[in-house]
Order: sequence, then structure tokens, then C-alpha cells
Amino acid sequence: MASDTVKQAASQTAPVERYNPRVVEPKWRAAWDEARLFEADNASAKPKYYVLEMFPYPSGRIHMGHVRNYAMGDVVARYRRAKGYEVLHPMGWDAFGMPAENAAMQKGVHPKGWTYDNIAAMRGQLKTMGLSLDWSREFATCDVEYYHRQQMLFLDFLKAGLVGRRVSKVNWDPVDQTVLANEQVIDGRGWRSGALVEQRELAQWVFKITDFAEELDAALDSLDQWPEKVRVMQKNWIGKSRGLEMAFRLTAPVHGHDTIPVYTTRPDTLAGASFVAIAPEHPLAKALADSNAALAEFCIDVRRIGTTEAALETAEKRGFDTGLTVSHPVHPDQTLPVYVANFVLMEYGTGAVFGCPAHDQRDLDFARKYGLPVIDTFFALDDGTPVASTAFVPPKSEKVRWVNQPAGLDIATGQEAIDATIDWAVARGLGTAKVQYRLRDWGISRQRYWGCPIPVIHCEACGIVPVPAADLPVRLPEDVTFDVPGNPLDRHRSWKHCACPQCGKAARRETDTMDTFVDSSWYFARFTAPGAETPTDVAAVNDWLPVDQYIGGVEHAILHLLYSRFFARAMKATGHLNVEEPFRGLFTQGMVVHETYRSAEGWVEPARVRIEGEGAERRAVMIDTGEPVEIGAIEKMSKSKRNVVDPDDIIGSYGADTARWFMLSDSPPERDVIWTEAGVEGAGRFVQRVWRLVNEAAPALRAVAPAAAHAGDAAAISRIAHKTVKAVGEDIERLAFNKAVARLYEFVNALAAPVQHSATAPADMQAALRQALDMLVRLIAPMMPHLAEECATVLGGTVPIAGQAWPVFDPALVVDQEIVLPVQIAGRKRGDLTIAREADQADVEAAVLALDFVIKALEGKAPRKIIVVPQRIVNIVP
RNA sequence: GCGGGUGUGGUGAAACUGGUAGACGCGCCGGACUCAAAAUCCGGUUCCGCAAGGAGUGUCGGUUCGAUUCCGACCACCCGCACCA
Repeated sequence: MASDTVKQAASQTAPVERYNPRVVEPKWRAAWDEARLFEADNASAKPKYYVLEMFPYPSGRIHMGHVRNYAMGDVVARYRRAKGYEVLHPMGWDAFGMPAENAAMQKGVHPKGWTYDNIAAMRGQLKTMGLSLDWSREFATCDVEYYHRQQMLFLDFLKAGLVGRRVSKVNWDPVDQTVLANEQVIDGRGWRSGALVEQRELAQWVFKITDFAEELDAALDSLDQWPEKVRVMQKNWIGKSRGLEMAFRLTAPVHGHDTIPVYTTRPDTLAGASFVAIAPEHPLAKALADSNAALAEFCIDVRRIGTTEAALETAEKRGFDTGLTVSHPVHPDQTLPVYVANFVLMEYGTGAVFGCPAHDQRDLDFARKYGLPVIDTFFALDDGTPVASTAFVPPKSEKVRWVNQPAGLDIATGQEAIDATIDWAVARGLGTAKVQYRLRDWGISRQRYWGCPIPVIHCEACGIVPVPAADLPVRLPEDVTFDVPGNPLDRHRSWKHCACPQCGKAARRETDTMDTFVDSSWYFARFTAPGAETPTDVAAVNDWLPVDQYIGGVEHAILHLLYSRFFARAMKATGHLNVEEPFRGLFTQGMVVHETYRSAEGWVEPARVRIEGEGAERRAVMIDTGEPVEIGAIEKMSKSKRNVVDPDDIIGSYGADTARWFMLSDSPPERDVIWTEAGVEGAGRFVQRVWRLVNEAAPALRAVAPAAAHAGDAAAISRIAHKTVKAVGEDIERLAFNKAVARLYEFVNALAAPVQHSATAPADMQAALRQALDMLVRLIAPMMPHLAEECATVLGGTVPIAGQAWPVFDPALVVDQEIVLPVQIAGRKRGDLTIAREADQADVEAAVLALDFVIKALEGKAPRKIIVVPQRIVNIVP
């Protein structure tokens, strides 16, 4: 092509000044704020759309994971707004929690000051990202206005019977004098103090999440806009199982027990039962231990190992023969020994099991160790006749098989078979069918300062007395100290002393605070009316909820998301809202990962490393010393590996749009994205490219009115523009941001040449270009909002475009009249056929047979078959 | 062990319900502009082959005119759960 023309055209325009995000971005953020474009109106008549990203903990700095998360949410928010929705896109702070207290202990700062300072810093950082957030609804969970309403909810839940007080075993750190969560116990020791953790029985407040176990399980099937993975994880966590509860009769009653109730999900294996085992905490075990020192010692000993998963996994199966025997329920003449065994859990089922060594690896291990029989007999499922199982597969093959279907069953059929044996057993009076859940009630008591005070009072005379509504909020005192371990609230000289609201006598305020997961279980509801006197404004919350699109990390797949689902139900039961499921659409985004670098002194920040060479020759050296650096694995950005890239640095040097664009390109959003310098530079290059494109075109096009219909080259431009509008919209709706990005690259590539000639182009071409550029600017706006505004200004349109409509594509322009059909011979592509879209089978066949390469391939013979898939492909079978 | 997922060039990845495998980005190679560089622009880039052609989406097999896509068996990696009876 005439490169002279290109040269000429290029030389006519002065080089475009580089786009400077440092100047442009703050300008547009101010303009948006000024116009209050992102404040949601509860009274709006438009259809509502609620998009929410999981709110951050105010650690003090945002990280790249936040940037990715909020960039995604912002694309959705800006897109929906442009599509005519009233969009709620709020931001807040999950502000209670341990780090604030740790900071208090380590640095001597007050948790409150530390937290609010961090919030201020992070708010500033977030604002530089140019997110279309409704900041007027911002709150922190440590704001008294918020936790006041949380206390109101607690009292309503208490009244509704959804809160209980239960003595339960907890991990107690004797040095820090506090309860530890299971994950804070490492090898039986407290993660901070290193002290041996004790198991303590402590009175705890619990939310009765198990009241909703069945509903929480069943409703998972309705969450079709949730990732399968998350639903499965929740299903497993709830752990619903159907089984049989039955009793083994003791051959001689002891300590008032004449039977041992057991629970089993596999009644079909009952014929193979060869022992019964009870938990060390089982009432019968305790009674026996009173008069048996060896058993008492055993019970203490086996529980000393700790409850960490690692300890449990490796722990040997240990048992203590009580000397008691029970009779087999089906064959009363058979007796089975009763053991106390370390692998039986008091918390699940009845705290007692029967062991079938022929069927279960764990039972087999136990039977071998204690010389118990392995009985290879099953109940046939149809009539309950015991049979010697020929279908039995030894445990090492791991695949459970059933007698009447020895080839192996899928899970559903297997469950049917088990259900049949349950019915059979119930009919014979062996026991009762029972549904069991693994889900435990949610213990919310924490012996911490920086949390929401639990609004109850303990009175010697009246017992537990709720704080009267008029006395709310129960405020956290500020004059607390952190110089000694334990709960500062409990040590505070006056705070806990109060008068009983009922009898007026001296009483004690509850000094435990709520688990911080409580705070995050209803914040999404509060955003709908953050100033309401009651926890929710019922009309507003019902209008906005469920959240249409919730976006966050998969690490919250169980706890936060399950607790929130519970809260929605509990709030419904107490009249605070009227939905069951808080989040209609859930998206779990991948992490931002980065290569790690290691020098002689340890992990090194990427900023201090220079990469040289590539492929096998790729090396890293320290920038200052030239010392070689080992390139490590690609891992999640973390302080410990020092592979963190600070969003501030990136936004400072490339601008927010570049950072956002890069976070959205490259990887599919659910997958991890690898942060690379080259990738960011590529994104930055694209920003400049769009800017140049628009500026080169603008002088010629500014006054041109976009027109709808064009011919020839102009039509080609219109077609790609309209196709891109369609595709990008669809991609955003599917959250396929990486694909939307690729489309926009293609679009810009396609516009490059026409823009070169825009000054001398015919009028219809100019009109088509003008329209295409207008569309381009609107399409990039959700991802790169600042650049879009600046480009729109250059093109002479109305700004800001943040409040304007999404472009509409003309369906007639997204289908081509003439199409290129691939032509295959025997399933291999040999060439193309350009033909009218409307061509029928006969036209296509005739045209294909006239093609040179087809004639050559057929060598004069008639084809055996010609397959024509309209508008798709032609395949000739010779 | 149970459950879920992933596997495609040098690389991040595309490919709607079976229909042109590798769009787009990064990197690389070549060229233009430049005294030179940066920036930018143009062209090329799955592999083997000078070419014609052949091979190719983790492996092996199947269904089909046609398979990255569906079916069966396996392999590797990642994630979650796990003494739950």
C-alpha cells in the first residue's frame, strides 16, 4: 500500500502530546464528585442494581488484590449505570478485629485511632482509583452508629430464640488469657504466645445457625449464579447426612445405662459389626472412669494431643477395652465388646459408633490392633437377608461396593440403596431414621476489646438480662490499657459494673464482644439505608436486596458467606428484611501473584531486582550491587515473600486507568493473574494509543455529525463498531473482562488506518469514524473512566460521559451480508468460499464444486457427500 | 481418602449450543523513521519442511462428514474438606 500517503498524512498533524494521567485523572474525579453521579437514589423509579465488593479490613494500605477486586466491581457498576439502572455501589470498612489490638500492644496506639487513621489512608488510596462509589453511604463497623444497630439485632435475635448460651469446649491460651480459634492453634500451642493451649469449658453466646441447617443446605440449589465450587464447599460444611439411630443393648446394665445409642449412615454394614466404640467424653465413659483410674488416665491422655487437624490425622487409633459387652441388634446371640476410642467424637451423632472392620479402613486398623474379628458379611438390600459378601472388595481398593450391585455404584444410586436399608431397619424396629448435620452453632463470644459489645447484663438475682433498648448503644470505653494480656474490658475498673435493669441491684455487664464475622454478616443490608435509626429501613432493604453481583475472594467461601445467609434468614424472622438469600450473583476472583526473588540475604522486593535475558537465559540481579538473585516461584503477593507491588507506585507512575486495564486484561477474572512489569507497560501503551487515535482524528471529525447508514469502507467501519458494542456488552455481563479487553484492542487496531486518512476522507467515512470513536470512548469508559472522559472532551462531545447511556448497536450492522465459509475436504480446511449470507444449500454446493482447489482434490470424481452447515462451514467427503 | 477444578504456541490466553485451533496481549525476529536512541509505525511469529505437504489442544481409545468441545479409561498439577460413624 502507499506508504507515501501514510507518511504524508502523518506529517500533516503535529505529534500528539502524551496523555498525562497525573493531571487528567484528578480533574475528572473532581468533576464526578461535583456532579454527584455515583450517589444512589433509593427513591429512583429506574430498575435497581446492587453491585458490591467485599469490604476491606483497614490494614492501612490497599494492595493489588483490592485493585483487581474493585476494578471488576467498578466495570459492572459503570456498565449497569450506563444501561439505565439505578446502581448502588457502596464502600465501607470491616473495622473491628485483632490487628488493631495487636498494634495497641506493640506500638502503644489506641485501636480506635489506629483504625480510623488506616481508614483515612486507605480511603485516599481508593479514591485515586477513580471508582464510581457512593461515598455518601460509607461507614465502618466500629462506628458506634453501626454497632448500636448490631446490638439491636442481637437483642431481637435473642428474643426470637435465635441466640443461645452454651457451655462448650474452647481453645484457651493461658498466657494471653483468651480464646483462640482453631486456626490460631499451631501444634497445640497459641500462635502468639507459644503457650500450650488448654481445652476449657466456657459459657459462650451462640447464634443458632443450626436451626436453619436444612434451609441453608436446600437453598444452595437455588443459587445458580454462584460458583459451583462455593456451593459444594458450603454443602460439605453443612454436612447433611441421612442415617439410622439405633441402640445396642448392654448385656448387663451399668451406671444406669442399659443401651448404647449409635448413629450410622451405613446400616447396610450392620451385619459386619464387630465392636462398639464410645467417645472419651461419653457419659458412660465418664461414669466408668470414676471407678477406673486406668480408663480415666486414658481419656485424658488421648485428648492431650490437641485438636489440630494435623494432630488428628496422624494420631494412632487407640482404644480402651471397658470389659462391657453389647448384643448385636439383629443377632442377639452375638456379643460385641465396648471400647472407649480416641477417634470417636462426642460432638457428632450420639458420641458412639459400631465398627465394621470389613468395610472401613479406620475400623480395620482398629480391629487389627486389638485383635477383633473382621466379619465379611453384608445385608442384602432387597430383603435384609445377611449374606457372605462375594462382592466385597478389601479396603485397600478404596471403592465401596454394595451386594446387589457389585460393579460399583455412583453416589446417588448408593444413597438410594442405603435409604432402602434404613427403611428396612426402621420397619424391623431396629432404630429410627435420622438426619444429621456437621454444622455447629456459631459461637460468637470473643474475649477481646475491639469488637461489638454484647448487650446483656448478668444479674445474680435475675440471671441474664438484656440491655433495654433505651440504654443502647452499649459503647466501648476508650480508657483501656493493653499492657497486660487478657480482655481490657474485663479489667476496666468501672465499665462492667452496672445496675440490673430489672431489679436495680448491682450487676455485671457482659465483657465479651462479638466475633467480627457478625459485623460483616449484614453490612450489605445496612448500605441500603446507612442512616436509619433501626438496623434497616425495611422498604429500602427489600428494594435493593439481594445484591445482584457480589465480588470477592474465595477464601470467604464458607464462613462469611454462610454467616450472611444465616443472618438474612434471622433478620427475616425478626422482621428486618424480607429476603432469604442476600447475594443473587457471586463471583470469586483470583489472586494477584508475582514472581519471588531471593538473594543471599533472603527474599528481595521486585523493585530492587533487574531481570536480564530471557527463556533459559533469564537471570535476575540486584540493581544496586549486581549480585545474582535466584528467581523463585510465582506466589500470592505477601509481605513475607516481599513480592508485593504497591498500587500507589503503579498509579503514581502509570495512572489508575493503566492499573485497572491491566488488572482486567490477560487472565480470566476467576483465575490468578501474574503481575508483570511488561504487562503493565503494555496496558500503558494502549492508553497512549487510544489517546493518539482520538487526537489524530479529532481535528477532522470534531464538527462531523455521526450518521447511521454508510456504504463501502464507511460501512465496514460501522460494522466493526456495532459488532464491538454488542460483544463488549455481552462480555461485561458475563464478567469476561479479559475478552472485552481483547475486543477493544481489535477495535482500536481496526480504526488505526482509517484515522490516518480521516482528514481527507469522504463525508460518509468521516461520519462513520466519528460514530465509531464515540462508541469506543463509551466502551472503554467502565474500565478506563478518566481516559474516556478526556477523549470524549477532545472529540467535542458532552461530558462527563459517566452519567450517559451505553451505545446501542444496530442489529442489521452486526451481521455480514457476504460471508466467508471455510471449505473442508475430508474434515481438513483447504480453502474459503466467499458467498452471500442468504445462499441456500444448492448455491453453496455449486459454488464449492467450482473452486479450483476442490476440482483438483476431487480429480474428476463426484464427491460422496457434501455437508453444508448454513453460515458455518462446508465439508466435502470425497 | 472424598469433593471441585485445571491441562491449548516461547508466554498470559481465545474459540457462542461439535464446525477455519491459537483471536487479543506479552515476548521475539525483520523493516521504516532517526546522526543515534527512546517513542511510534509496518510486516512476521504453533511445530517439522526450501517447498508441496504433514503433525498438532496432557495420554490412550471411542462416537462423528468433522472433536479443544461429547463418551470411556488413565496421567499430572491446583484448591477445598477430612478420624463426621
